[in-house]
Amino acid sequence: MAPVTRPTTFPKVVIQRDSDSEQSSSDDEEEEEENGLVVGNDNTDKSQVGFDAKGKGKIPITISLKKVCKVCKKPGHEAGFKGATYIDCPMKPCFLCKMPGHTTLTCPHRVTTEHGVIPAPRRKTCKPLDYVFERQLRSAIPSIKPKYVIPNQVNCAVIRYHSRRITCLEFHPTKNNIILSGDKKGQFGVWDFEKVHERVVYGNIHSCILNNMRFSPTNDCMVYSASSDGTISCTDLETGLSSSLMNLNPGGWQGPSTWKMLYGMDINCEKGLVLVADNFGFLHMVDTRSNHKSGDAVLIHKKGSKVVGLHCNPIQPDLLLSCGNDHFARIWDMRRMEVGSSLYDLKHQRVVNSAYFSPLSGNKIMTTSQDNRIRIWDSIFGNMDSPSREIVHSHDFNRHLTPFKAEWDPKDPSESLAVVGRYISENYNGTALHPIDFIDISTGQLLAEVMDPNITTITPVNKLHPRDDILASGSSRSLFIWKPKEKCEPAEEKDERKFVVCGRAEKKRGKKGNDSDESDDEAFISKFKKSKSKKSNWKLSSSSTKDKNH
DNA sequence: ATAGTATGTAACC
DNA sequence: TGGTTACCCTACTA
Repeated sequence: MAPVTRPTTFPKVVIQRDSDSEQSSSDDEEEEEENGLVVGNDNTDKSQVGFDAKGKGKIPITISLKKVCKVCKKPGHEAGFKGATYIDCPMKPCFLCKMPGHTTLTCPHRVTTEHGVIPAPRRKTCKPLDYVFERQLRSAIPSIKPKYVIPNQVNCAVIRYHSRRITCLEFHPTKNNIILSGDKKGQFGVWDFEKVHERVVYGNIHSCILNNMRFSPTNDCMVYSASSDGTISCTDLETGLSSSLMNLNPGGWQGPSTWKMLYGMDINCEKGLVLVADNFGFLHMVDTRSNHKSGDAVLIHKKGSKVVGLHCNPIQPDLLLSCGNDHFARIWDMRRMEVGSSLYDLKHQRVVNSAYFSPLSGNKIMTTSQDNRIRIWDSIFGNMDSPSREIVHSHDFNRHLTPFKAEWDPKDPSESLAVVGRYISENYNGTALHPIDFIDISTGQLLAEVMDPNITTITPVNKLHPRDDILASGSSRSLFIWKPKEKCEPAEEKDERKFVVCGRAEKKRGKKGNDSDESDDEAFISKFKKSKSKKSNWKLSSSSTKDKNH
């Protein structure tokens, strides 16, 4: 592979050919040189173009015609989609499990039927409290696992309901068809998914990311919401009136170092408190009766770090769980909230997107971390030094996506079913789709991968209905309601009330922002309608062969 | 069709 | 410690 050198005096240009790929005949050479000189071509190595570091010396300008990997910039391989299958850069650690030496396609956590399980050694370190807790709860947990019902077909789709990506979803505590949705812009939607044209959007409650919503436990018309605008609002769903409970930025924008954003939020019913946490590591409390601040803010995570999740234990009102960007989830006793007084600190390798007590007994904890692992702690009074189980699962952080959160099924009496969206795609009949995974967290087994050929976007926001076999998903700007296939009505009959378009992203200045200009959205919908009722949109991981292009 | 971009975190100095 | 920058499977819009 002799470099071809051009006879120039200053600076020298060296063309390196790609010896690995097809041998080009001399006829193509002129053309190839021109192509190679397009600096900025993604697959062209730019690293050697230019002068030396100080900009003085005359080093040769070397333009490589070798195809280089866009990830590691080395020749000999290329990362990216080959059709609907993504080929990883072999020089990087596995994109799924983050271990070196293999890529996603050959990752042992991908091929295994028990989806990426690392069972931790069983420990029996029962403290007296543990025995008491176990005995109180054991009777409520059936020994035979129920058959899981997986909502696996899109029954209602609310297309482009939001103009920005969806950040949170919340089912109504008593009205079965009502769901709330929040988006990155701060818009707050209330809709009936059996009558999707009947909807309400509140655009004035928050001015930026709506991070969390909770219904009032005492009045299911009232909803609390926490936003990156630094406020908590309380909205009456019947009147649409909203009041602000807290504003952490009363002085307005003074720059990013002082702007406070509210992320994690939960309600402690027994104490009548709204708990909310900010991006500087602090917990704030508001008394729901007086709507006034209760006590001082408490530093519960590393100073200056975002606290993204708060969860009150469903059984023991004094227990609070928090998680955040300092790589910890922490358990607190509400009676003693002080710096450093946490009962347990659950260490993770990366940012913890969510930490939830199990919904019925409150005795387990499930966390979702950006190290691509779902962690389970089986007993909150057991050994908290390490999780009882780690499940490798692709839910990487991406600045353009709402962070993934694994969610419990609130109606599963065995507290072992979880739902979580998947980042990496699967080649599904030639289309790259990102399924929504149902995982048995007691075994780590992947129970179902739910997908629809029309939903090609990643679905990081998922919630299971508290009473019905329904899954709600937020994928980019779209909302989807899934039901078990056998419970879905024939698709054609009711198509008209299943698709809603509104809230198109506003145009750039100088152009009209017009909701009637919805051609892209309508194309999406008609595609969806046409393909309805054609084929089953899901598969059981254990029974069907995977369409992986190995 | 394709280039541009919004954007959060962590690694780096 | 703070400021700068790289960044791998995005989802759009112009």
